[in-house]
Amino acid sequence: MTLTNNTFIGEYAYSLDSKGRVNIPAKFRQSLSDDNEGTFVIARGMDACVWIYPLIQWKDIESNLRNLSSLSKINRTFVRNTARYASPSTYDKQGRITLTPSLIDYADLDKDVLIVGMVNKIEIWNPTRLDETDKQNLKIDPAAYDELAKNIII
Amino acid sequence: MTLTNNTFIGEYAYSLDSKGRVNIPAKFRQSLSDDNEGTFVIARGMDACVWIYPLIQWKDIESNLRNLSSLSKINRTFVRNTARYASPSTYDKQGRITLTPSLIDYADLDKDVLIVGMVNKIEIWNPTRLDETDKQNLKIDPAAYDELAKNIII
DNA sequence: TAAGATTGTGGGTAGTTGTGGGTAATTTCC
DNA sequence: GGAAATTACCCACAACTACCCACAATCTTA
Repeated sequence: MTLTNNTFIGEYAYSLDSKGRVNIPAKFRQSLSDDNEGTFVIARGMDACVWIYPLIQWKDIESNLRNLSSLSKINRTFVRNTARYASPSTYDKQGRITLTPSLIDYADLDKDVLIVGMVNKIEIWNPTRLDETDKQNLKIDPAAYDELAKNIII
Repeated sequence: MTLTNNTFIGEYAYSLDSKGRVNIPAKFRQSLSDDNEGTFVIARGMDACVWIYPLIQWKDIESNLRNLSSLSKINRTFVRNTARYASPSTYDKQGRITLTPSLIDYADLDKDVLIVGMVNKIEIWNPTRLDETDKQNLKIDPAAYDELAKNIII
């Protein structure tokens, strides 16, 4: 395993079993640093998918949320929408984590799922939904790509 | 557990029984540090819900309130509204706390309640009220939301 | 190429958790 | 001061979750 710790790339076709468990690809588990204690935090993605963060990555997000005063309505809404659908999940001896029914429903997951490495997090998709999303994204304004190019060298 | 102490995330559909008791989700109880002695402080939320703080978190708030000069009318009102409806509640052997009738009435709670982790505190909602609040919040200025998101990488 | 190790998938079981209700102790009110 | 109402504590059950074991397919290595 030559990549940086807690870094995930690649795509895997796995399955979700009747108890709501998905296997985390072995390569991803190996990339997870020890201080995560084999734990991820699963959450709603911004697209129709599930996001999976390494625990320590989530703790960063969490400490940012903690510093937002609840006197402001925007802050309350933001914290609620972020925290509400998130939950920690430690993988079992077989390397699987359990998804909540709420997230399975949100991402419209069926038996066959697609696991996608997103560098600092992992996404779980219904393959059909990902295809659809891909097609829509082809319509992205080229100007937006130019804007992006300012921020990243590729 | 694996998450930081006194940190609450996730959403749970529980029920309020005829005696005004709600279960605190096991994960939340496990997250509560020992110096809280199994005690929460329940209070009026700023939205139509009940707020539940770990005791030591509430003590922080108390000391902040203490530093607000009563010369200012806003301060007096704020301190009064905050302190007035707050009361400590220790959970029983089954992990339940008892809500006051006044708070149940304020949050319009029925048998089915939604328990939401808000990182440093817990919210208890009537599911219908939360839906309504969610819909209203869609009208939030997107620019303000983007501003927030700039400071938090998710 | 064959044997061994690793990885993905399925299912069974024991312990934990949520919920309802009963009884004793405490408080409130006449 | 005594009765009624309320609160706190205890027990029991059903549903669920986490943990364990087993097997098959794939990859690695000699």
